[in-house]
Amino acid sequence: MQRRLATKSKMSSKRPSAGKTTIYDIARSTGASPSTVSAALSGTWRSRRIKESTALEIQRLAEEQGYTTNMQARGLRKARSGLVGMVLPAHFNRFFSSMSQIFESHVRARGMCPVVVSTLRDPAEERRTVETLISYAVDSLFIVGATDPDSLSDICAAVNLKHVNVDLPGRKAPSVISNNYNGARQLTREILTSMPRSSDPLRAKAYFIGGAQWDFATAERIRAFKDVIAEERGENADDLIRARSYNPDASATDVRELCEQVGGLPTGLFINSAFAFEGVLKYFSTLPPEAFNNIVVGCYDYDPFASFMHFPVIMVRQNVDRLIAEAFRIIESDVHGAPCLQIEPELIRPRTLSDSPGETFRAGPGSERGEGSRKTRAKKHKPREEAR
Amino acid sequence: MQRRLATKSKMSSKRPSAGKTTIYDIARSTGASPSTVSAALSGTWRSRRIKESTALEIQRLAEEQGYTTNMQARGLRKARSGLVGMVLPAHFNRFFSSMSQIFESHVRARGMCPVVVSTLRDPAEERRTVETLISYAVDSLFIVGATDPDSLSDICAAVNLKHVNVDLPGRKAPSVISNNYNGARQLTREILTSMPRSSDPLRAKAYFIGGAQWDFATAERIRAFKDVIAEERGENADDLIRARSYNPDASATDVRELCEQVGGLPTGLFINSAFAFEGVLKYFSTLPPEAFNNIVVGCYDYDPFASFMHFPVIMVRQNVDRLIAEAFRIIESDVHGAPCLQIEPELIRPRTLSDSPGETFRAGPGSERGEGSRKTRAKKHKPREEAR
DNA sequence: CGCCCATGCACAATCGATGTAGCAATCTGA
DNA sequence: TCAGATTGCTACATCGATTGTGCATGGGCG
Repeated sequence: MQRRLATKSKMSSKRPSAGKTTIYDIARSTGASPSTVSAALSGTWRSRRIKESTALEIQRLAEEQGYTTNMQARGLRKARSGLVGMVLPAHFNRFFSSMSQIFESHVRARGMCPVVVSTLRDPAEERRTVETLISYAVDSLFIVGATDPDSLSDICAAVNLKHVNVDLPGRKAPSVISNNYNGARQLTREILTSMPRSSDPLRAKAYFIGGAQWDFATAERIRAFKDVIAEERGENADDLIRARSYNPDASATDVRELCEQVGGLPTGLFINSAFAFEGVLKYFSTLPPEAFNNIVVGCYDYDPFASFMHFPVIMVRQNVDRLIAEAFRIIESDVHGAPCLQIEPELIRPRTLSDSPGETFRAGPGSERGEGSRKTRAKKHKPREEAR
Repeated sequence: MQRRLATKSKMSSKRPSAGKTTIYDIARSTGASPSTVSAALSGTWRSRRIKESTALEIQRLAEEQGYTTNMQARGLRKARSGLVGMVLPAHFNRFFSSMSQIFESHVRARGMCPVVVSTLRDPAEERRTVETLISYAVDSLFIVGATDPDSLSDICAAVNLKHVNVDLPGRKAPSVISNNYNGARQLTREILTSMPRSSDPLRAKAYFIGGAQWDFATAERIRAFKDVIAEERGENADDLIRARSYNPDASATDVRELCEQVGGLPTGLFINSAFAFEGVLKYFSTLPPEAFNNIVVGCYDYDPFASFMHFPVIMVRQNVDRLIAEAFRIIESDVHGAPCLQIEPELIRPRTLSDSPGETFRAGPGSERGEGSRKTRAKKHKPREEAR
């Protein structure tokens, strides 16, 4: 202890009261040894046969002196950090930000600290970010919508890091995704049935806009779109698809070109994401109000405001609550291989405010801890999911 | 080193290749000492007089073996973590999620790691979160929209942690906020000028909905609202204000009661936030489409979709880019006292897509690093801000 | 030739918390 | 009464990286 004492006195001469108090400080003021203090404060004191009165006294003093554990030291020693990582494409998006929100509440319920980082769909950035999180020793990792989940899985596997893919599946780790095919089928059907009639054969069709062909989710939705068009209209939908990228500007261009080609707004539009929808709106803002009299838009994403547009907008809301809940279930059980759980999304008709995931945590302080109720409510929705 | 070697061999028998490689591993394979390896890898090798060839060789091997620094160990030793913290009310909101997005790009540009945590406007949760972040040794802290910034400042001050308030001012630390008064003045004026005429005296007024009276931002906006109503109409606006809380449901109730009271939708509504607007929409969804023919809504927040509602919506977009940029400037310079910088927001007319902050980082991979261009663009807006 | 300094690197202490091993004192039971 | 168990606590090594100090070696200079 001689060493410690010397150190501490040097410290205190350098930073009067700036440094946080440590177990050594508390050890000195209680007369106990640092290990006893550690035991008393980390909750292991019972199993380490520390007298209750000693433990309580130490806890009292620690509280009084405003002690908090130095997580870096603990993490270094225990080789875990209490951090749970999540990488996602972007924050500035209702789908992804609801992910972080719900993720956060789960993590906090477990007494850990969330670290959510976005990577802007840049594979290199994704890898760098995962490496950074690993260097902070995150205890597990949620990989949301990664462009290249498998290469991230490799990085994680190298350090034995438990991880799960969400929203986009990988082949090297368990995944929890939306049932994009079913969702898109429903959306396409609904668009077709609610599309206004048009005498113009080109405008009378439904078109698909946005997303990237290489993207699994987009591919699934396109497949569903084609299938439904074939079933209901007996047509081939190849020419009705414009899926270049997730970039809103690309979608703006796509929809402009589409309109020039068909000579006006088509009466039905399947927009592949809120991102794309924003791009489409950018083009829409150049059109006169009358242009929107005879259209119906479907958007594969949910946004309460988008649902109240000045034209009918059918939306698909992914069940973020369940996606995250299942992801946690997987992380916490030891799942082998790379199963893929599909969660059913929900169709939201125009001008509807669905119970957004926000409801759960915006209800008020403290309510976000109500894990039980959330799960219960989620179950009510559509309990059918399939592993493949 | 005897000790180390023994340890390592024990380790490797326990976890074959699972543990991350450390400087000790690299020391062994290069024949150098751990301190030399550390110097070579941390970039301090020049000042520590390590031969260039030695350093390069070590770096090569480290790269080859996939070494990455254990940030917990480094952090423990250096008493800093490379983490930059941010607490905000919620993720699931365009304003706040644009905050995190832009915050993140700034943090990454500095080679550090962002940790953004939401606290749902719960003062206790805010304090707990700040303490958690402190226990992870965040190097600085951005406090966004805290309900009680000063109590957080106290916690930070106790451990000498640099921090800055954003969006809501505090008296114990520097703050960067929007000029809510000016923004609300503009918005109120615009509502008054574009409000449709109504023969009904009650419906012909503009009403204020949402937000919490105790909240500084809300108070400022109410002050502006009252001032403008007084100036333009010579009326006292006290009875036109319904500001109970940020909870969307409260706003839903507020607007319902308001409508019952005035006998229909008033022709002008000042909605204090996107949160409140969502609540209002919830009520709106119960009304027939015709109800919206003669109204204009102003919302103190910007959302691209909300701008395209089926009735005119005037929005105010806060300059998140500048808010964050200035906050970083403050953190990085040594500002004394608690100055408060006000940034001008921007009025967005109905059915307009403003260049959202998203544009900057959604443009594509890598582009988010273009700090210079963003600042330049931000400067173009409204370079007038005042310290008080 | 011998002193001094620069060069290149290694040693060991250190950050704060954890946990195994073990010591001393008290208690138990035959 | 004394071996053996139990209780209550301390000592010390450890996690991985950083850094002040110091030891060799070799060159320059008088």
